[in-house]
Amino acid sequence: MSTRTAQHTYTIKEAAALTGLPASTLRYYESIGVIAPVSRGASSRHRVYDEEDLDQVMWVACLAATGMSIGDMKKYVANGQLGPSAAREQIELLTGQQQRLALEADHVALRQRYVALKIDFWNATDAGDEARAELLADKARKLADDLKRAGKP
Amino acid sequence: MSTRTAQHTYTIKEAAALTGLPASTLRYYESIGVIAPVSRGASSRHRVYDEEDLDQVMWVACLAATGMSIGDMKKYVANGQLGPSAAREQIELLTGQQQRLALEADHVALRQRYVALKIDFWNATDAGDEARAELLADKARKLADDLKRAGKP
DNA sequence: CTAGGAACTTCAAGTACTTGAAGTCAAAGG
DNA sequence: CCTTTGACTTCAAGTACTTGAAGTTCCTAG
Repeated sequence: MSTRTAQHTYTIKEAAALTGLPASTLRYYESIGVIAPVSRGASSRHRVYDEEDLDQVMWVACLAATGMSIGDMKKYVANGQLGPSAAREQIELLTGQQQRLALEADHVALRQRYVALKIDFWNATDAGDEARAELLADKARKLADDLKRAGKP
Repeated sequence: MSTRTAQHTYTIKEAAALTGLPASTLRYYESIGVIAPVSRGASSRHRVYDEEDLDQVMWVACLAATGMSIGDMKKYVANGQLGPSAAREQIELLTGQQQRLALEADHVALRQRYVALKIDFWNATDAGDEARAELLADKARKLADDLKRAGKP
């Protein structure tokens, strides 16, 4: 029995809705070769996405969501098509991504502390508590000092 | 204006870390007039941010984070909406920023889990453990769904 | 069948940064 | 004192989309 039964197809708008990427980005990714050329309608020139296309686009959407660059996405997709033999390079790419994310997490935590301190500061100012406002302003300055020192061991 | 002397100053790197905008973006915003020219060091030509500058940059960072366009931010500045303002307004703006940062922290954590899982997957593939690879691929797929949902609200 | 509108197409230009090159300045080590 | 290291500077070019214009094509309704 053939597994190649008539599959469902999708318009670019449907593909966009299902993957979360705008249609313009789908066309752009195809134009620069991040995703393979999508087949077109017999009479029209409209893109027609099959299930396989959609899987590929979904995969690329996930990579883009991790903040991966276009260049790395191209490599990653190329390696994926080459099979498990490229596991080493996949691990390298992802380890780099892991390090970027760890840094990003640290930076977000720092900003959270700063913003929390600033909110306290303005609350104290609003309440006319000059002493507390001054104390919190000083803490914010010290946070910046820690930041300066953090870069060097 | 405060009669307090501006005791503490910040480098562009510190201002970037505290507001979450890259140093390159700070320079860019200044060059196109979204933020006022920042004073420079006496001998060096390096930018020196005081507390007031930092509050202003923080405000712009909040506006940018809400998705406001450059053009609208410029208008906002031109209308005198930006600058020394009431405490309550600052608190409102910063509370919004706090909520966005909490979301951002969640998203980064989710991405970290996704990438870690993918690394495990490729390690399993590299080691020839197909059963584990398939298990991890399935887990990653489920996590990718969460990741896709997280990017939207 | 045919008119109208929504949705698709390409391509060029615009947006909002980002990166790289080349140079300046300033504290730290020899 | 000198040199190296590194953070900062400007400016031009690059990146990753996004939008707009102008022209098909699909679909639905009269």
